[in-house]
Amino acid sequence: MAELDKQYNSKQVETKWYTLWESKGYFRPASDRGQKTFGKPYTIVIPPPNVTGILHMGHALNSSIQDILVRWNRMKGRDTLWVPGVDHAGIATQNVVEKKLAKEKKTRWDLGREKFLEEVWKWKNENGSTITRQLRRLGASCDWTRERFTMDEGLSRAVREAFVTLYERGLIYRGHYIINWCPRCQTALSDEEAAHKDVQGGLYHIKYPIAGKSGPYEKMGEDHIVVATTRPETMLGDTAVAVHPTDPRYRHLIGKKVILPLLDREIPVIADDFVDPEFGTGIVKVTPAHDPNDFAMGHRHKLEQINVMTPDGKINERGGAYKGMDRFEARKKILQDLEEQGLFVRRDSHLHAVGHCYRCDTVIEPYLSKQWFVKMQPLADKALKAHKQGKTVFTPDRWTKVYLNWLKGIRDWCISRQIWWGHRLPVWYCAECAQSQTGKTTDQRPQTRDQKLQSPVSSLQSDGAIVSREDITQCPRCGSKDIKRDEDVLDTWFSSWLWPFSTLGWPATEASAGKPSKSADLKKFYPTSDLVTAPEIIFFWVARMIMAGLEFMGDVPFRQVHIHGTVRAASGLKMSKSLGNSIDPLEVIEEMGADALRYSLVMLSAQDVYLSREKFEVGRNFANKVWNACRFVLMQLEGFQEASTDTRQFDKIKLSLPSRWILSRLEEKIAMIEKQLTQFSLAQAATELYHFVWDDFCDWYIELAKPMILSEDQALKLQTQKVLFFVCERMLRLLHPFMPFITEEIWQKFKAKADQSDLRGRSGPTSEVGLGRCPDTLMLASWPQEEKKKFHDAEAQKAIGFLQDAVGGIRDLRVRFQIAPTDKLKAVIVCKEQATLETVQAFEREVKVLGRLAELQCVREFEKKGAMAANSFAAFDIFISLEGVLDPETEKKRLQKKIQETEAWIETIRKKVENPSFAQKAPKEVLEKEKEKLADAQKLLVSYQTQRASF
RNA sequence: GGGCAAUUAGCUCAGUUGGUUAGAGCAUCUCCUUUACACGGAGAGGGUCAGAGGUUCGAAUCCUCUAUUGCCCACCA
Repeated sequence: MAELDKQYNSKQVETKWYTLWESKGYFRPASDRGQKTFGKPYTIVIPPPNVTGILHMGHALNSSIQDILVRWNRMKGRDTLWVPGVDHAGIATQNVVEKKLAKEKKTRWDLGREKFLEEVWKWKNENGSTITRQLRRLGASCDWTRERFTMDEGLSRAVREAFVTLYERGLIYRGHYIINWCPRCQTALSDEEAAHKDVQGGLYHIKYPIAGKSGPYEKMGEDHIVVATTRPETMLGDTAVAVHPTDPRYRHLIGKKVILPLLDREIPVIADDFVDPEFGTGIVKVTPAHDPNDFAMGHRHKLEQINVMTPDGKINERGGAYKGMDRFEARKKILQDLEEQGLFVRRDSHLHAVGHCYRCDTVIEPYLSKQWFVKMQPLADKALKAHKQGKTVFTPDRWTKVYLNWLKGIRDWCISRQIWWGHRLPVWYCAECAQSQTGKTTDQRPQTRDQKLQSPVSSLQSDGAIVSREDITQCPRCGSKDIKRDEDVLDTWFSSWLWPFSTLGWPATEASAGKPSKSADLKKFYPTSDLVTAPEIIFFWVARMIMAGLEFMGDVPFRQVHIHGTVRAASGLKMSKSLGNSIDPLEVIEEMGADALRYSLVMLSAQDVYLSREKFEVGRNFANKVWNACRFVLMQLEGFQEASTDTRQFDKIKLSLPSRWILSRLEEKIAMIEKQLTQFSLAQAATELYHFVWDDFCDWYIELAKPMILSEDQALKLQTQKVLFFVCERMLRLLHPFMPFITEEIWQKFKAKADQSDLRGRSGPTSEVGLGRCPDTLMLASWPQEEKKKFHDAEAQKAIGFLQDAVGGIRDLRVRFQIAPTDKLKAVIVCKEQATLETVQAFEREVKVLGRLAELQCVREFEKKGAMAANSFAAFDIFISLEGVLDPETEKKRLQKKIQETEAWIETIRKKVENPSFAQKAPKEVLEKEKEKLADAQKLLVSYQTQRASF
């Protein structure tokens, strides 16, 4: 058999195995391959990354976690499906292509809609698969045969089906409201797409003259009021000023008029409860077209709405002299003009939250425009009910509250976008119908989007809107061919929220059939099992998916939502390309391997992950350790013909103590890891494995196995080989979900060994996964099961505990007295009890090897002679000869310190044990433990005292 | 303004439902090129578990308050 290289070549191994896994269809569900499965199907859908995106650390963490869960469940024999895909990211993708055009000094308008979309598709086809290629590098075992894109045919049909259905149910309406507008992207945004950031801005105090007191402003004296605003440019659209109805300072002004400066318009002073007399001057300027509060106030007082801005954030013709200026330019000029006219009072520094476009970071403008909305309350109610029934569980649990709070404060969802890349609204307008209906429509639109003011909405018919599952060329009502399709497209999340079922083939029938039926995949895999995602996406996506699942499928889309931490740079900031603090996962993969990346990330993922490059060394070092440990084991198996993972083989053999011990430890770890994976504690599971491999297996078992392998006792040699093979093989299975590549590479060598003999008789319910014999790939090997405590061995654990103490004691003495490792020592172990002596004698040889001793005596009684140093434990003392090295004074001091420590310790325990309440209330085991501890401490104290006395 | 999280060794973090003398990795120091691994081995030093109260036989762990940091949400101009 070819020996493994000393160095692990991750790059070569990763490509080799990924290609093979994919080409053999191992990523597909077992049922697709006609194989037997166990338990319920297990399904995950990937949170679809942005098609413009590249893999960043957040994705890497997210995908690693999902892959661990998927591979674990696949090994357990469940019918496992992981559906991958990307979303079309309307605004982001359009921005990318527009930027490209800008380099050629062109805009999308120059190309026109159709040509432009061709460009976007071209871009998508050329660049859109970057991220999925990168996911492959990571080792993600997605079923690529089921890969989906939100703009592909099936998903587009789902979007249209969803839109029309909601419209028919009266849950979609069109209306004129204040929405979040990005002047750069020139589109409406949903509330979630407006990211609020605290900005240190100004609160500007401005005089508005009271009408009727005409004359030059300079002579106004007290004949004015002062309003405070953060956005002075919007004053061009003011149609009132408001005060609180009971404010004694201004009550007399209510009903009077003031003059809007700069434009010289008369506007009324109104009274409204909304105004907070404590804030600013207690007077608010009211701009219904540019502020959501003012919009609501405007409705209450039937005020005119004056929109003073163009879609690209410039002042329009209603802004008089300021027409054509950019909004911020206009702000400056207005303040300047006001100052010149003596109407500017002062600027207070003011910290306030300002909305920014989450795609381009431009300051958002609250803007009055006609948009389409989803009425969310009925959807949220269903989600709240489903939560009460415990249909979806969040881990960690605290996110449940975040989710519920959002649902409870739900607001209608603005879904129309004034861009081109996306699903165009399936809405047509008939010119003739619109005309004939003029004046006789009953407009049931809510007065504002404010929750409390919403009336039950039915669909809006007033402008002759026709909503259709199929494209139409003439009006179904009047037959007119004078119809026009709505220019807008839908919010990208309007397709993402259907993701869990649209990717599984919903709607299965042609959309025209009206009642979508379930596809085979949908029947088998919906609802899915787990959703793994980052917290920032709960509102955008998770909550909406739950609502959509309930609305369209009648059931939640997933049973569990696992929220993992956010990946941040070491500085604490979010990692992002624009900040230049990101670490490219691909670079880490190149440098250290995908396994190293995955393992490091998962180990750190117990909470938010703060990354720096060095942190990946943990994973790299561990991968190297695994590699070399297995390399060693394989080297010991030369000529070995009895490789088997059949646990029954150990029944007939009298195993050595170290072998019993490692099997017992393995058993414990299997149980523990099972528990932790079930609880989503992946970081803990990874840490457990890390310590099992490194501490138990490498540092102790391999070292203990060396002398046994070299032993002349052929039976001992053989059983040690068996145990090495067995433990190592199981270890690889346990590690596989975390580090798939390296484990597969090594495991194949083990398999080659096992094929020569038998790898058949595995036990446990999942043992037949694969082929009923050794499967071709570790991916499909069975997941190790705790075997009814078969290997649990308290005696061996205790014995090896003694051994570790003894060896540790000797090593400590060597270092403390600077004895070269090559100096062979003589040591004596003095046991305090006969039973201990027998245990210690059983591993005399091992202690000699590991402690590099020339001679070892194990005795009950021992008289110290000459200069000897000792290390004491509760069960035994170890002495070594130190002629000419030992300084009695130093040693006495050390012992004195130890005695003091031990006495203090004993005192603490005694207090505890002798406390009657403790004896009464503490559980028996704890009491026993404490008593044992006390006895041990006392033994130790005696040892120290005896030693000190001997000097 | 509301909510959530974090605060444990020089640094980065574990610490399961309260129960050994609070752990790991990195860094530091000492020793070791011992035939799996120097991406290694052996050992050592280093912590009043943010602070103050409280519950308890017993608190890093549960409760209250305070401080600092971070995140999310929010229509007071």
